[in-house]
Amino acid sequence: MDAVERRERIWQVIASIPPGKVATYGQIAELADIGRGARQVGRCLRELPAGSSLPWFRVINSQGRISLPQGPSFDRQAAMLAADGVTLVNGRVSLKEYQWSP
DNA sequence: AGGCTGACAAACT
DNA sequence: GAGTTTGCCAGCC
Repeated sequence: MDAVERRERIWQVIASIPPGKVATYGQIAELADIGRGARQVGRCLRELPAGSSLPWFRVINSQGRISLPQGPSFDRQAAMLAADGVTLVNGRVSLKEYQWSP
């Protein structure tokens, strides 16, 4: 599988995360059949245009935190999640309740 | 080719 | 819980 195909799979998986739910990088990597390629998911998101239709904000790290340095983009993600009904408690979401299970 | 980097993760202390 | 260390793997010099 080439780089393009991986990206497409990643997009596909992220696009299928239902509203009100979140998924971890590792989880996405696994569902996209990339195995331990969690970092590739991150690299992929890094390149997304600001107005992408992809629900990139539903992707968080294994600790349930936004894996982004404080900044405008961090704030956008937090806001989108909130709008999605996902509440951040101490900068952290409860994977227990909100993690997507396909 | 070889070394460095990182929107990660799991296992440690 | 908060830091560190270690394993990981595609991109980019």
